[in-house]
Amino acid sequence: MEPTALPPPSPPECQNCPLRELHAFAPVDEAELRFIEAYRSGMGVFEAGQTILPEHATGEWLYTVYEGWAFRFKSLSDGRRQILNFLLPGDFIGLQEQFADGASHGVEALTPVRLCRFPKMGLWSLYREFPSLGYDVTWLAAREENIIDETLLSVGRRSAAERIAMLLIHLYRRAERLGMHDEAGVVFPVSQQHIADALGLSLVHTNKTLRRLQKLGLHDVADGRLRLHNPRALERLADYADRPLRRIPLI
Amino acid sequence: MEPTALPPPSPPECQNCPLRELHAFAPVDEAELRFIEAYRSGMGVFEAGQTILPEHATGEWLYTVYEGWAFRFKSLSDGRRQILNFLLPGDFIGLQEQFADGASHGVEALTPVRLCRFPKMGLWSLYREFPSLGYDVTWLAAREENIIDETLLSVGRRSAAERIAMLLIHLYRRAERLGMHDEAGVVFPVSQQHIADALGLSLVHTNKTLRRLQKLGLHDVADGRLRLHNPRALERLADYADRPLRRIPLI
DNA sequence: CGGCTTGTTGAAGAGTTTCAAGCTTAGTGG
DNA sequence: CCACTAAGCTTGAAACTCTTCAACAAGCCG
Repeated sequence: MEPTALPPPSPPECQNCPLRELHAFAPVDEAELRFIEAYRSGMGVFEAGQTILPEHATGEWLYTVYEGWAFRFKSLSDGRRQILNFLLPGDFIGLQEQFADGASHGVEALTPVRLCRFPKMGLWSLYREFPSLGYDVTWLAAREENIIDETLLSVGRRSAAERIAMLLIHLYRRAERLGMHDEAGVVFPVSQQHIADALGLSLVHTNKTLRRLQKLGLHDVADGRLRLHNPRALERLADYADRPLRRIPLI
Repeated sequence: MEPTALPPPSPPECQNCPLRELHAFAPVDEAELRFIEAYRSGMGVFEAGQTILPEHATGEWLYTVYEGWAFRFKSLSDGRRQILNFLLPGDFIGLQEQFADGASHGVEALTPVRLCRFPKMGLWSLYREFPSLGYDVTWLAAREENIIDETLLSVGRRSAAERIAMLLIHLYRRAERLGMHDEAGVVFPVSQQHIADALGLSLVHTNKTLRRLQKLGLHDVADGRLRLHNPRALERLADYADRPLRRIPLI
């Protein structure tokens, strides 16, 4: 645990934000960056498993994931839970709730997570003073909706094996794009229970299907890493089309 | 087909838009209304069953549903189809696609549909000149995502009967709020095949489940109308919580 | 009338869930 | 250092929900 091995404890200025150096994110101009810097109100820090946003309460903050993994979820009163999507660095948290009629979903940390925090109250002034950033917020909302659309297609129409293939490719690509990979594959802190909850499957069936794909040599999960040994076969199975990706706005 | 029985063929001015008289929609100020009026570029008219937005092409228009029902969908290359959500008057079409990496979903008319048309190109100037309208667009996007979140919970975790109960209540409330009802119930132009496609079920099982709920006296579909005979029981079955609804922005 | 779409029903089969148990690993405290 | 615990993963078997196949009925339109 040498402190130097950790990312900077709290990036003092958005100008120096290491996320912005990633090609995945679209550049912003000076003035926008200064506004974001001023809008930001410190950081939030959460342990793995902690609740970032309770499912049935409305908070006063919006967040951007700075580091770590989290997920959004909804559940039924008898405890059945559905993971809606996974949140990685750069993802914005709280938008749906901001505009929802009452509470809408919960957010939970999957790993230790650090977040840049923004007061909900300031969102309107963001639109007013920097319409371009308002445009970006909409962009982020639409991007997330696209991801959920794809998941809904999976859960509604794909078989268990197809769903799992889809999820593995999807998360692999997202993590890879953020530079969260090395020779051993991409970082993958997702348990089988989480996969089951995200895909509308039971834990047992998820395990068996995952095992089957692994034995077929398609992929491999070990030590919190995911490796795709045969991405083509996975893509074919999932009916997945790799598209050139635009750079994502980062608030 | 007497012309007088139809709503005005094309509302000449947004100021006189009958939709705006509904309590469901939030009021806008004079200047905003004038901007919307100027931004609007005529109407689109589609027959039932026609494609409003092809699944694999990007158009140049955004739309607001003025009259009729439509739905968004995605499909797999072997033809399996998932309906993502239903579109009713006031719903905005094209946002996800505007920000998607390539094509994302298709939109099809369920009934004869009329749409107010807006050029995609002008969206940015909407944000720049009327940030409040930009804010409203984000609102609409977030609202739609909330609806899809709920559907994902349904398809992932609810049983067939629970899903159907959920969908019936949801669509009933939406249509009712838009004044699309009378003594015989709300307008309901959705076939069993559509219900099946929206809920990730087979047509046969949808039919049998629908029939079962009907025989239990929970609801009734006849002549393109939906009636809820026992809304409470349906709500209990679906684990649905009725919430006070905010007024929706209308672009 | 014939053809098409939508709804209806029975029966067989498949995919997935549930139940139950054991295994591995990492952590904890005696 | 080792017993103990907790969390995650693994596996077999039985049960069930839902799908598929197949056929027919009802309504609508040319």
